[in-house]
Amino acid sequence: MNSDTGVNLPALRNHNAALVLELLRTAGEDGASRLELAERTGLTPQAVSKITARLREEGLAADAGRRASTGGKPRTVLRLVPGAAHAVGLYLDRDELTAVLVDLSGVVVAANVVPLDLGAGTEVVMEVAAGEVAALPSRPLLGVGVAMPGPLDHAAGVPHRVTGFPEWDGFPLRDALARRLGLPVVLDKDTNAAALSIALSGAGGDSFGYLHLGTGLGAGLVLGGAVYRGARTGAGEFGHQTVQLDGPACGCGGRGCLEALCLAAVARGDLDEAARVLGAGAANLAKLLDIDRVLLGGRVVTGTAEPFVRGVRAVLEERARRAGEPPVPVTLADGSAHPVAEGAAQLVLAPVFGR
Amino acid sequence: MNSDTGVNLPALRNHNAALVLELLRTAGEDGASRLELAERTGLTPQAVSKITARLREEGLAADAGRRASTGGKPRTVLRLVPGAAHAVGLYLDRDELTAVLVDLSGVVVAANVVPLDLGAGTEVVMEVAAGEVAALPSRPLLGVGVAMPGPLDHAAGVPHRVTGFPEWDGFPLRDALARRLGLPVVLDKDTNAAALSIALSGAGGDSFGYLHLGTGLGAGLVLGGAVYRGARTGAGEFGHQTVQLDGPACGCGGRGCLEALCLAAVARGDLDEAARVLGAGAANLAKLLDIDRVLLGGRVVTGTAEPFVRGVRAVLEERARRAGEPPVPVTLADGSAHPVAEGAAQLVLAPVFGR
DNA sequence: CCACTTAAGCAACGCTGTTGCCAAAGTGCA
DNA sequence: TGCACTTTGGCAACAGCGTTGCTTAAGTGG
Repeated sequence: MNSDTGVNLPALRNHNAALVLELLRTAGEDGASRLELAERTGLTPQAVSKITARLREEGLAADAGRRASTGGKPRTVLRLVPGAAHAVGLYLDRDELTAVLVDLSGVVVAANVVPLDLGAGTEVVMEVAAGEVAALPSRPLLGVGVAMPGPLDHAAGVPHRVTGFPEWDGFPLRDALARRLGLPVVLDKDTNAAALSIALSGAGGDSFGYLHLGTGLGAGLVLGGAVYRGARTGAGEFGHQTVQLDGPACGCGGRGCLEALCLAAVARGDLDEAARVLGAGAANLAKLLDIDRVLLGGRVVTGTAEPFVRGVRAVLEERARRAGEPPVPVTLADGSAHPVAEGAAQLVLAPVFGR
Repeated sequence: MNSDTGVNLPALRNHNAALVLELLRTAGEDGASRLELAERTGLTPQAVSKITARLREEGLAADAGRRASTGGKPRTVLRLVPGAAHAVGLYLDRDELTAVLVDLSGVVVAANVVPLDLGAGTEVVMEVAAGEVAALPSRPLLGVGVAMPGPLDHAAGVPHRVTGFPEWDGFPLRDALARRLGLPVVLDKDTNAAALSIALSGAGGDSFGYLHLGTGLGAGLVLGGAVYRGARTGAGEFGHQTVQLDGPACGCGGRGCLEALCLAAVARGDLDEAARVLGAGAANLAKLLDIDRVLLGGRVVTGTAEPFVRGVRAVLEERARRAGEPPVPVTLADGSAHPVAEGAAQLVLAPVFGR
């Protein structure tokens, strides 16, 4: 619930309903009983009964069997109805477009990947994007989430200068696509979309950093359960941190940037050194933000994951370990086939669950 | 408002009352009219009237004159009553103890600094601390905030291994002092307390990093208006980030740590180099978190501020500037005489204002 | 002096979660 | 098989929240 605005009864109702939906989403196939929901929300069982009755009336939740009795009336299990709503996620990458249709539970119902030249002009790309949305089966839709390489302004829905594609700088993508489709549209960075997807899957814990090593090196941060975007929605510029004062020059104008050192090692074929450098950046991140976990992704990492996971893990165990506590876990972010596009769709679904 | 718990009517009432109090606090001497409060909270004027009536009944707010008429009945101005409540802030530093008594508006009513040996044993220090609280004039107190050098567990109220003073590791400071005083006690790191003090003063904007250069180099982070502490309340370990791969060894076991390089330059008397190194770390921070501002403090900086502010500012202008936007401002954190102790007291006051 | 404007409170209201109570639906022992 | 007991969950009444509709208070300006 927004912390700097007043709250009235409809807002309160929405908040509690979203909270219950989120618990049902997390429970997944197992479902949850009214009393479990009451315990976890801190609300009274009667309040939960009223809320779940409304959710059932709206078709968002449904009965799903009963638990074993513990000596009395058995608990009735409730489950989210995944098909109650859908959202579309688009990933506009430099050379291809991925479109996925996702149901309320986050499961991909349909997916399509087509070649795309991000430099072909904004109008052409918008045309292709709108066509891909129209080609997906299910209706009605809650909205469309769009993920792109950063930097961009999430709040305004406007891309900044995408490296190599200056024509996108300042183009009002969100509003243009929303007008064309007649649907709500949300724009975010590819790394944030991937991080959101991980956050909702529960794989990252409450706070984590998702490090994406592809054409460049970026990060998506999830702090306290929510994607952290920063004051001007530009957070996550992880690749251009200085890890080698007066080191080799980087394309960004700086020296000793993590991205330059890491990608140079990859180009040399020295993956161990690339992982060691990446690990230094990950350790800086873990120490500054005290996160639960580090996740690795992106084309370079998924190609040959083992040396990266092993190398980063080693640095974190040595450098970011707090006395008496286990080291910060490092794992591969490999939960889904289209992590960025799915995360884009989740940008639309997340508010339904209060996230 | 906590985002993962249910909200009932009393919680809603508290939230809105805290919101109004926070606006009155921010308004300070100028006060605010009911309609201004309504506009800023999004609540109806009638709701604000009811809330302010309750606050006036409790003695937390009071009338304070009227605005000039704009053609009709002039607006009645409301103001926070600073003397309605007080809190104590304690700063347990390595060699001295600072105790301050602050009123609701954050103004220091009384202050006292006494020598202290943090290594004299937990019981002795607790005795001194309790004595200092008892010696302060005003009653009743909302509680006592305690700030110490980190690392520590804010949630549990237990210090970890303070460098040089192992006897504090695991000592249940918060509960021990709370029992002795019969008052609520909150424990936090000195850097977090200073950052909170800055946040409440409004000097840092919504998101900022406070960099503290004293015996060591630490940071207090304020993200989205709130102190960010991380999953295990260990966030802000800024000094041991790697900025020089394979650089000189640091006491922490790593190499090329920001703190080691920076303090070494200070020891050499090369303040420009110290500022340049510190600036590199600040730029890493600003890029990763997209903060509004960087603030500098701590004994070393306040001693000779100019080269540090100038040097860090130069690096940020060159390295952390986003296209088409002004650089991240760098300023000295010099708002108050006892920033850490005042922030410690604010740890107690902040919840009253919903922060 | 009076029409008009703006602020703020009173009263009634709708809706929230809570409380008190009761029916439903199991278990387990006699 | 019957009955006491446990546990779940809905019904009804309720207190209290912000909202709505309206009235009163307190100014300005012609």
